Amino acid sequence: MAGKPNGWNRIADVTKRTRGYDHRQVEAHWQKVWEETGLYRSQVAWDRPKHYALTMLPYPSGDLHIGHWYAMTPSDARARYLRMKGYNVLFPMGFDAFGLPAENAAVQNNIHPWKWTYANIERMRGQLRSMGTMIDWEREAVSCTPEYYRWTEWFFSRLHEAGLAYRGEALVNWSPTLQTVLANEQVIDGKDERTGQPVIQRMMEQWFFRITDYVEELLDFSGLDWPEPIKAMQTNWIGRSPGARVRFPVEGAEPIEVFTTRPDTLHGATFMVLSPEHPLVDVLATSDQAEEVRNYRDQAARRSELQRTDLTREKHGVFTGGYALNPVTGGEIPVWIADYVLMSYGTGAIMAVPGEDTRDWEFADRYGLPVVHTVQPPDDFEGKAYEGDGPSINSDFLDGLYIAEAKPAMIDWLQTHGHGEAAVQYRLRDWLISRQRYWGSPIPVIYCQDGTIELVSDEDLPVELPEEVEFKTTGPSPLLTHDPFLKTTDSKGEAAVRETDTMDTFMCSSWYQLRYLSPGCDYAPFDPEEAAYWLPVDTYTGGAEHAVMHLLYTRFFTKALRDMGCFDDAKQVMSSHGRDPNGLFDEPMLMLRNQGQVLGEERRGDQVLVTVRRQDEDWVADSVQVVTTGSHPSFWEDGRLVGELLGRTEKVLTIASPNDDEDPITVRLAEAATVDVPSIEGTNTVNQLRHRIGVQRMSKSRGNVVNPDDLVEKYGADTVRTYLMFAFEWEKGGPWDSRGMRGAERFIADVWNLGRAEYHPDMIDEAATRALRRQAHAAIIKVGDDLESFSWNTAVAELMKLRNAMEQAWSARNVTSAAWQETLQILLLLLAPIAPHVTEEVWNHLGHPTSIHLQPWPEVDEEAAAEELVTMVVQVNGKVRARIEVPVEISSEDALDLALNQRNVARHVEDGEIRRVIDRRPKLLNLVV
RNA sequence: GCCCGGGUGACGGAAUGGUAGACGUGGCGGACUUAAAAUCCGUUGUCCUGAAAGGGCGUGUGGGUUCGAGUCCCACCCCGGGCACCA
Repeated sequence: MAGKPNGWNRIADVTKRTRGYDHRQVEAHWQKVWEETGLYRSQVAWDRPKHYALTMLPYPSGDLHIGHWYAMTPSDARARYLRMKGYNVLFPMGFDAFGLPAENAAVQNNIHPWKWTYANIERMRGQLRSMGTMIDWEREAVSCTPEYYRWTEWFFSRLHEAGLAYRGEALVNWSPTLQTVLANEQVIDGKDERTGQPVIQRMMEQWFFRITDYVEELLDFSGLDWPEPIKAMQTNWIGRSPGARVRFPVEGAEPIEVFTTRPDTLHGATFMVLSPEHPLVDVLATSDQAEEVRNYRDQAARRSELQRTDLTREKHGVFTGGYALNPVTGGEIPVWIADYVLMSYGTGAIMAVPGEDTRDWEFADRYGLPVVHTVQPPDDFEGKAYEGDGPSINSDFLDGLYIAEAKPAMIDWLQTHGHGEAAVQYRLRDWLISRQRYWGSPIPVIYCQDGTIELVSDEDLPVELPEEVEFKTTGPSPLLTHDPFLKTTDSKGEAAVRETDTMDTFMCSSWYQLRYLSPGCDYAPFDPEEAAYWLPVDTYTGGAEHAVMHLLYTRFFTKALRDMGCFDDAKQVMSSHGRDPNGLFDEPMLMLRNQGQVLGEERRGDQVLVTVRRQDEDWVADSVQVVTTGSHPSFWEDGRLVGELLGRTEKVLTIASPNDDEDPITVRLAEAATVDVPSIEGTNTVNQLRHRIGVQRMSKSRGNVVNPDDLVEKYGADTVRTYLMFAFEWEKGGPWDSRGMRGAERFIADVWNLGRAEYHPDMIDEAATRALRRQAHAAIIKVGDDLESFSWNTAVAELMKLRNAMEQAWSARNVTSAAWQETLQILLLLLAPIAPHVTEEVWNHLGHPTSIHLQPWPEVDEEAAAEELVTMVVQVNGKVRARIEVPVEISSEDALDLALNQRNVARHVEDGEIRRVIDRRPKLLNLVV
């Protein structure tokens, strides 16, 4: 070997480096073995600690995308790690299989939703298997099966009996596009959150769940280890405002009730504003104002919610002609209507305090209504309405009190005089669960001829969806016209009709974590024996986009189930095993973590050479040619333009200006323009030009989607898993980087090579041996901590470091065989949760008879992990001047001596005297001169 | 407007108040090869004309606390997300 470069005697035969590891064969082989041996079956075992790890179940859209991998593989790795740590781990999977896309597919492709959904599930099961997860498939649950939705219906019945499900008329969000109503949570800025299509407000009779009964408990997150932003978003959504209800007497009519968060400003209430839809408007409107009021009302009704809540719109309204009495001043104040007051919040009426409220001030200013300040603004205050704190003025008995004292004082006064009382207002409304669609769980209700409502009896559940229905156009639900489904009889044997609405699919996903425990259970939604052992979910992972939908609903659901006694049997079983059930059924998931989003990769556009000429105001191109960047730097002169193609729509090109700070240049292609793309043979068209794709969400239309199946085929699941765990800060996500994949690929190949390499030491160096062992044992701690705390990227980094150390030891051949073997085993065991296939393969190759995934997490040898030598940093006045290798237990004197003997330290010290020594041995010494 | 996150090399990202940039990608130089790919070795914040030694400057901006600040405090700027005529 002498004379050969150092690299030559690196691991075995270098040409085998990637050729040797056949991920296709290895991964398929072990997936088969694991399945055949039931490696990932999880069974109740009361003598072992349990861990229920869950990731949000996917919608069976047809293909697993990279986001699923990003969400699931780290959870899988963590579940595997906990298993090695001695936990009995449950890691189930299923499908959230009801929902509109299946119906749309039915219309478009003339295929029954059931078939479409099932084909997709089949496909996705295969894709999930290719990940190499430890999913226990015996626990799979699919929400669109009658075995599943039987119990979704059953829960509806329980909720109805408990008074938590009711039918009510309300202004609801109707989507003309989807032909169904939607919950408030599914509407963002007046548009459907999934399709972005506008929704309109409609009065309709619908089914609701009384989630508002649980507001206060839903605001309490104590005992939950959830991300702060999610808690904040839920708190925000619930929108708790403490304040007071105040009644303003009206002559000859019932009083107008308002809600206010500022009862302390009551003396400044100089007028009132009602929502145009307010029932008292007709009573109050005087005959001479009646027409104006009616006109305004009609106008408001025609406006969408979106227009009405447009903040930039000026505030308009009309006077009703009526007056109310300010209960505290006794003064007569005019009552107006305006659409900035919403019927759906509070009482649909407000007391207007222009002195302390900007909105009211704008309104008062516009219509010349009086303003009375009730809070003393600071001297330099120049605004209009003063919303800050200060002593009360013009407020009789409140004068001098600050807001915090004035509020309760006013509430006291209101209560004593019967004009109002303390009240709390919430933004959260009841959960609207009716959907006018076919592909959802039926609502087990029938309407009798006498107008009463009956629940379908439990024995007759499930109410099954009829299969022979036709989907012709996206119109009303086929259930509406399907007589065999529709026509039934009530409990008295009389003819009756079924409810044709189905349930919001969030109902299905509100309890799926329970169904996983015993998906085959046919006498209850879940087996109490299983529930007692596995519940609650210990760690839950998924996207933050479900913050105020799924995550709020499932919390409500769990609390309602608890109060209806659905967990009583499970609690009893739990107690009998000596586990205290107290508090374990209040929340569905104890720990929650959100992954970020994998975005599309940035792609450079082609460098194009364009010949341009001026035509009127525009630039017109006669030829476009793709050139290589190097040979044609960007320039623009003499009718020739070279630059990166930033974008293209039809025949209009956007080309980067050669001067970075100038706007891009827009060029229109002439009809007869020639296009030349040298890399593509034949005649080229504009469609073959590649424009820049920026970092943005992946979508098929943008063409920036990465397909996991292709990646698995090319690199193997282990590499994809490792890359996804390594590449980003998990909770943040980021743009895909196809080159970054190379690092993971090399790492996995290196591990395989290290496992195959036959190590023979040459000159054993005790220090090097100890150093390698130290690093291995330090890694046990580091990787374990990181996996526990969701810091996947640093865990992988630590393992890569260990790989590097082993490669160095290999080429130096200076560590003992025992240390080599020990380190290799540690590397494999620590990597096993992340890359389950390659580690199993090497483990097996090393002659171990049982799976690596049944091994315990390696024990740390504290003595080996302890450092002997450490780099001591010597600072002078806080600046690093030297680094010295010192023994860990160096004495104060020795440390100072060594430090002062450093030439560079001495140089910086000699000008002054050492006033102080900051002694942080053995890591740091700071000399203050 | 209010409430959360977040601003660190070319890029993804590391850093219990104590060596800023771990680990990876990419770049550059070299080895191997007819060549390419793969692989291996070295190098890679920036400035002080090149190298060494040494030093200055560097974690959005400006102040402060501290022997010492990416980290703590104050003010501000920018980016992302949520909420928003919510009374």
